[in-house]
Parts: sequence; structure tokens; C-alpha cells
Amino acid sequence: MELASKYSPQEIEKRWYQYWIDNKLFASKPDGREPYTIVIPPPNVTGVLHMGHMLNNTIQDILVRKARLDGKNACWVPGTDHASIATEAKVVNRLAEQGIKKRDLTREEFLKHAWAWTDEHGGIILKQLRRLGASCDWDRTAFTMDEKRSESVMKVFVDLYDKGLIYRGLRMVNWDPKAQTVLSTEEVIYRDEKSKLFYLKYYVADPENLQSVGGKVSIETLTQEGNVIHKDSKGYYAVVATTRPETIMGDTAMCINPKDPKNQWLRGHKVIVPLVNRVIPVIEDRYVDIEFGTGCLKVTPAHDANDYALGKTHNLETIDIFNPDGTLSEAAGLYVGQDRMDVRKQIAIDLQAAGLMEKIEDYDNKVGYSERNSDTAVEPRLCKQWFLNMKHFADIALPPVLEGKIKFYPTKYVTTYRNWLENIQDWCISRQLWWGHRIPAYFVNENQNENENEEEKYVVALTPEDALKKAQEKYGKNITMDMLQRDEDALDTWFSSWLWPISLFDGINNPGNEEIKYYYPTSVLVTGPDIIFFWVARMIMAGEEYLKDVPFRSVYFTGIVRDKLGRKMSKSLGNSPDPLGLIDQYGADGVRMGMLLSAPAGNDILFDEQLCQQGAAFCNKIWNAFRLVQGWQVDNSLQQPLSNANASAWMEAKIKTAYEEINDLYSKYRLNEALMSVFKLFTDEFSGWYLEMIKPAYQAPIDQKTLKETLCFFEQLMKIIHPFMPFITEELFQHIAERKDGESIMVSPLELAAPTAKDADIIAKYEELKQVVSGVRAVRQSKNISPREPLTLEVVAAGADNVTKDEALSQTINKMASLSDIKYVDEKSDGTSAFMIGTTEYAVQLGNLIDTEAEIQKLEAELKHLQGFLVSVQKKLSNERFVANAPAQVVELERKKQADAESKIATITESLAKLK
RNA sequence: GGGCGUUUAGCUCAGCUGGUUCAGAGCAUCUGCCUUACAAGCAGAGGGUCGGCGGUUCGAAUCCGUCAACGCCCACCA
Repeated sequence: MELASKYSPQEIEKRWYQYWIDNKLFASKPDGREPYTIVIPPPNVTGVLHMGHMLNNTIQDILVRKARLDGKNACWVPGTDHASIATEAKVVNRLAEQGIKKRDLTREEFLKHAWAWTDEHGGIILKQLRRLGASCDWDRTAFTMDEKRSESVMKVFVDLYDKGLIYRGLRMVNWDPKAQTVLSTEEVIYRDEKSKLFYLKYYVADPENLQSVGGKVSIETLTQEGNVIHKDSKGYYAVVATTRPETIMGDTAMCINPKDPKNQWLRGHKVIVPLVNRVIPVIEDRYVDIEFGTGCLKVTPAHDANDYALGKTHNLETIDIFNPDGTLSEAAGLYVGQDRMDVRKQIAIDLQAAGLMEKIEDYDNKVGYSERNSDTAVEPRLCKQWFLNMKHFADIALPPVLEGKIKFYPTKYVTTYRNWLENIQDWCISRQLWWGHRIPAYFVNENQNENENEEEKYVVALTPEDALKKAQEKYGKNITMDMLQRDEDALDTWFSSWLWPISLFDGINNPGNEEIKYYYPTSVLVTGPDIIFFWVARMIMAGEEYLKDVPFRSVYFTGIVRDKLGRKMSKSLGNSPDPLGLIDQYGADGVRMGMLLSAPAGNDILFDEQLCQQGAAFCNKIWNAFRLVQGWQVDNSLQQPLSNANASAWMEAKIKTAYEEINDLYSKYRLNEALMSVFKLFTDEFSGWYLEMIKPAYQAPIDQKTLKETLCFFEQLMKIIHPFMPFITEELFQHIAERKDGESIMVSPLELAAPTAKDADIIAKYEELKQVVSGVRAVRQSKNISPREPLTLEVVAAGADNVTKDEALSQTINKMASLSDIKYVDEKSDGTSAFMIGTTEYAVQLGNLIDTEAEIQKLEAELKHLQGFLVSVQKKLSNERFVANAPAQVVELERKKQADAESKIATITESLAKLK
């Protein structure tokens, strides 16, 4: 069969993927083998594949394929996440484009649209993963909102409520005015922002009493005591610095630090909120930072978490001036209906016009934004929500990581994890969204009348029937079904994700079933450190709570994929390549290698398309190496030459040794290094040296044994490469030998013995051999001699153990270095160029090509280097403290270095003398 | 403000508990080769005071201290 000289992946990749699917090679069922389980971090159901997914899923596929090759029962479970906020926002936007407003729809109508969108876009991303070669068990594909997963979520909610771990409470929470929902603290990201610090005038409401403050002292005295008193034509006033002037309508106090000498004069007084003209008390609290601004703080209990705390302590009124969409409410009295950001601009102007603005300064501020709506600032808001008590979960989730039951790669994230858990806050799990798992709580509304102040009555139950029963037990027999109203809110997406490793195997609905027992705990989780709190930690919590065991044994944290300049990939920069386009261009194998080459665990990867090119080139290399081997004609009458037998022994030793290293790297998740080892093993050792050693002369046949061994090596190498490059390796695996239909490299274990001391000896011999060959080649290069021009090599005063003394090895040297002869001499001839390997001198006869002057220069340079080296060694050895303190081995080594250097110097000096 | 991490060749990184000529790899660069497997290739070569300073030690890229730059995470300074 004739193979093209260039490897073209497109057709081959498509064909083998179909073959794997047809033969159910990705499918897994519990059996007697050791399980190896990975659950995919479910991408958003409406998402599209990006470079981050490529990296993450390439890594997972490599690990899964490696496990499969090692004979484990590998199971990689795919699925998607409903991503409630993101998806709901997309649906809302899409509806808006059609002129439909969410609020005009009923919940059911809205959900119909959402499901339509999901069905339309859902799973596109999973299809794209197939192009990459992802070996997921597709029959297991799950969705966080499918029946089993939803049921699990409901059960867990009810269970945790019954355990007293879920509660409903009035808290200051983070409100996203765009999505109009609450967010958890983790979903708020703080960004530095250049903003303004406004200094507002709060006039003292009762100036006539000022002098009496602090015991009938005068203004002058107060000033002398360190008070900073402001006064203008309109009277005395305090100055309050704020970044949010639009919230003054919600001010219900001004606060000073009781120890602040600047503001003693304000104690016990009342001040007037500018523009609003409301009179508010001056309260005192040590919370206030004396150094910040003027030391006067406006207190807006409804719109700031700290102010809320102050309000509670000092019994202040709470005025909520915002509507849920971020516009000003009736309660504000001013600017009603306008957006808070517009009001901020406008009120600054109005304050200034009214002479109520002392000054405006530039200020670097931190502003919280929704993790999902990065353009909308989060608003602190007071409302009733559902919370999960995290203290309990932190207590059960910390030990497994600290004790190493779960290993993090890289380990530095253990600290991050611990810090978070040790300072954890309760998790707000309710969201004012429709797309998601509806909270199974039922409010009992006896008079069918919403009243904020009335104490809430509710029950939590799996079904309306259960709810009714519970409600009757709790609130009396008179409760009827139509008095029950199910909570409109949905749960935070992560409240379903945290069950993922359990719910995928139905471990909540069907505890102790065969699958959960077999596949759980999963082997490894591959994900980004950005969701260590959102997801990783919470899965550990759920695992410990429901299975009393960790959800995974290791976590491999990948980095962020950046462009080669280190910038994040983004649509606006246009620096994010289209993953499928890359696969079209370089083949999936090439792209996989490109992704992996620069991706140590936990480091950001600087993606450079060039690396995909290198991957594609490697495929081509493999392809052509195979072309070479399969083109050889066998002559059964030929005996295997000794040189081939030796080369074969060497190659075997080399593969065994490399394989051991590679396995070690796998175990440490150092996949990029493993790939590099694989790459060098194939390119340098196998193709560059071994194949060249055994390659028959042009059109000459090869002996059967060598060919058989070579094909065996080839197959072993394909198996070693397979996890990284599944397609080309499957293709060649099928070419190497007759395979039955359904056979696959995927499930053909590679069993190699551990390397022995004998292997190490062989490898050492061949390293020396390579050095001799390279030495000769270097002489050729520097003298501009054709690679094919036969040369004679002299070995000066060769010991019995010199490589060239071995018949087989010397044959190989002759072949690789194009030598016509190797001669053993006591003294090298005239007209040679020499080099040293260890303490042996080799000389290439050049006849009249020799340039004596250049030769002398070369030797003198080397001599100088050696003499310098010798001095440093001697210095060490003449240091008594070194000889006394260093281990004997080390001293011995230095002695050997000294002896070797002296011997080399002698040789070179002699050569120089001769040349001169 | 607190914590963590990084700094080694032009680029990306490896160098574990100090001691093999330890200063490495891949890519890039330069030079020579269209040698019938592969020019997406082969052969050869150059290139670094291991961020700065100080210390411990017979010996430091490696351990300690300190400074600097960069990055990440956490934190209620309006």
C-alpha cells in the first residue's frame, strides 16, 4: 500500500471517531476492573467552544485515554450546565429583540422560550468536543436540569432544610439590577475604578445650641481643642465625603468617631441632609475611620452593608430608595424613576448649584460587579432570601484537603482553599430567576394578601401534597391547597453543580446504587482555579455530606489560556482563535499537542498557533517514519546483523526507560513534560538514531527479525503517544498489523518491564557512540566535508572498553558517521582534526584539508578552559575544610575530575606540540 | 491592608530535600545540506553573573534575611 508523503488528518480523524463511536469504545459499565472516572466540568448549555474548553478537555481526554490504555475502566461523563443567570439573560435579550418583555410573560411562557433556546443551542458545544477527539461516554450525557439531576436538587434542598442547614433570612445581599436577582458574595467581583469623592455639606440643624456642646464652651475654645468647624453665610455645617451622593435620600444618620477630635463639636447635634432637607441625628461609633475624608460618615442603612450594621446598632430608620431595576423609588422623594448612575451625575450638579458641595476629589475606588453582567454595578440591598449555613460545610470540607485525601495540583491552592473556608459566609442560594430549579418552598397565605410586615409562614416539601400536609401540621387544619403558593425563586446554579459527581451516578435519588458505588469517588477533577470556591469546594462539601467521602482524589487546576503576548483571550481584542478552525488547519492531534506543549499545571498558557504547527509537524514525522518502515522489503534468508541486534536492545532499553519516566510525569500531572519526553523519544531516539542505524541500504532488503522488532517498537510508541494524539496513532496501529474489526489501540494495554541495570549500561554505551558520531559530524561541518565523503577515524590509545572496540557498535559508528575505517593508534597522524570524548582522543584524518592554524586555535581554547577548570578543582581539594567536611564520595569525585583534567591536558598539550 | 505565587538563554519553561563539567529542554536564531521516510526535514553551532543586595556553608540557581518588579486571591475604609 502506498502512503502519501504528507499526513492529512481530516479524513482520518473523522473516520476513526466514527469507528470508536460505532464500536462503543468510550462506553463504560461497572465491572471488575479498577475504575477511572472523570466528570466533565459542564459547560454552559448554550455556550460555544473556546480555547479554555480546548485546553481543559484535551487534558481530561489525555488522562482518560491513558487510564484506558493502562487497562482501567475509564469513564468520562459529559454534560452541560443550565447556567441560570447567563442563560436567562440570553433568553431575555433574544426576546427583547423580538419586542417581548420578560415581565409580560408568565413563568410558563418564559420557560417555554428558554427550553426552545436550550434545545436549539444545547449540546452544540458537546458536538464540538468530538472534533477534538474527546472520548466521553456520550450515552451518559447529562444536563443539570434534566429529570434526575432536578430531582436530586429538590431532595437535597428539602433534606438540608429539614436538617436546619437551610434557612430563610433578611440580610443585606448583593443585588444585580440588570438581571434583577440576588447574587452570592462569590459572584461579585471587585474592580478598581477611577471615581470621585464628593464632599457634601450637612448643615447643623440647631446652630443656636452649638456653644453649649461639651459643656458651655465657645466656638473659639472648641477650635483650640482641635475641632474643625465649618461655617459659611448659611451657618455651621459638617462635611461628609461620599462616593455615592445619589444615596443621600436614604441617609438616616451621620456618624462620627467618638474619639475624633476634629468632630467633637458635632456630638449630640442634628444635621440636615442636603437637598433632601431631612434632619438626621449625629451618632457616634468607633467603626468610623478618623483619618478618612473628614471623619464624618453618612449612614444609609438600606444601601450599604456597614451602614446596615450601624443602623441596627443605633436603631436607625431604613429608607430603601431604589427600585429593583436600579432606578430611584418613590421613597427617595427626588429623582424618582431615574437610573442611579444618571442620578449620581445629576445630583452632583444640583448639589453644586445649591452651594451644598464643598469640593470634589478624584478617588480610586473598588466597585463590585456581577460576575456575569460585568457592566452593571452590584447594589447592596436588604431582602429576604434563602441561605445555606456554611459553617457546617466548611467543617466537613476542610479536613480532606488539609489531610491530603484530596490532592491539589499545584499545591498552592490548598492555602487559597483553606483561607476561604476559614472565613466563610453563609451562601445565599436563592435567585430571582425563572430559569433554574424552582425552590420547593410553599408560602402559606391565609388571607391571600401580600404583607411585608406579616411574619412569613412557609413549609418546604418535595411535592404540593407534602407541602399541604406539612402546612396543616404546622399551621392548622384549616389550610387548603389554594392557600399555598410556591416560592417563585430559583436556586443558584451552583446548588445543582455541587452535586454533579454524585447526581451523575444518581447517588442522591438512589443511594448506594451500583454505579455510585463503583464510580465514586471520581479520580480527578480538571478545572480552572477561578471556580475553586464556586464549585470545587462545594462539591467537596456535598460529597462529604451525602456520601461521607470525597468527590475526587485529585484536582488538576489549569491556567487561563492567553495569547502569546500574555493577554487574556477576548472577543474585543480579536485574539481568540476559533478552535474548530484550528482543527481544520492543523488536525485535532496537532492542536492537542499545541495546547499541551506550553501548559504546566496551574500556569497560564500562552497560546501560540506556532505550537499547533509543531504538533502537525510531529504528526507528519510519525507518518513518514511509518512510511519508511512499511516500505522495507524482507529477505527471510537474511540473518539479523549483530549491529541491528544491539541497536534493537538499545531501543528497547530506551523505550522502557522513557516509559517509566513518562508514567512518573503522568502521576504528577506534569503532562506537558510527559509530552515533551514522548516527542523526543520518537523524534530523536527512534527516528533520528534507531531507524538510521538499522535502515538498509537503498533498495536493499531487511532481515525479518529486525523488521519485526522495529514494528513492535513502533506499536509501543504509538501506544505511548496515543493519549496525546489519538487519531494518527489509531490509524498507524491499524496499519502495523492485521486487526480484527472493533479492535483499537485505545484498549490495547502496553506492558513494559521496568528497566534494569543492564539497560542502563546499554544506554550509556550508545550515548558514547552518539558522541563519537556527533564528533565526526562536527568535524565534517567545520571543514565543509560532504556527509557522504568516507573518512577514517583514529582512536588514540584506546582502552579495551572503548565503544569502537565492540564489533557491532563500531559498525554502527561507521554507518552513522560515514566512516571508511577506524584505526587504533598510539599517536595520531599528521593532518587530523581531533576531539575528545571523556579521556579518549579521536582524530579524523583530513589529508590536505587540514587547517593547522585553526586546529591549533581550537586546541588552545580547549586547553585554556581545562586549565581553568583544573585550578578550581585543585583549589577545592587543597581546602582542608572541604576535604574534612564533604562526603567521601564528593571528594572522590573531585579527585577523579582532577585526574581526568590532567590527563586531557596532557593529551592536548602533546597534540599542540606536534602541530607546532 | 492581609495572604500566596513568580523572577533561570530572544520566547515558554525544567532544575526535588545544597555537591556528577550543573547551568538544562523545546521553540526561535545562525551555518551547512533538496543524503530516495519526512525541507512540516537532516546535521552542526552560538546564546544566561540563575531579579538586586546581604547572610549561612568547605561548597548556593537551590537554604535564610531583605529589597525590587510582576501576577493572583482575600478584606466593609465610606
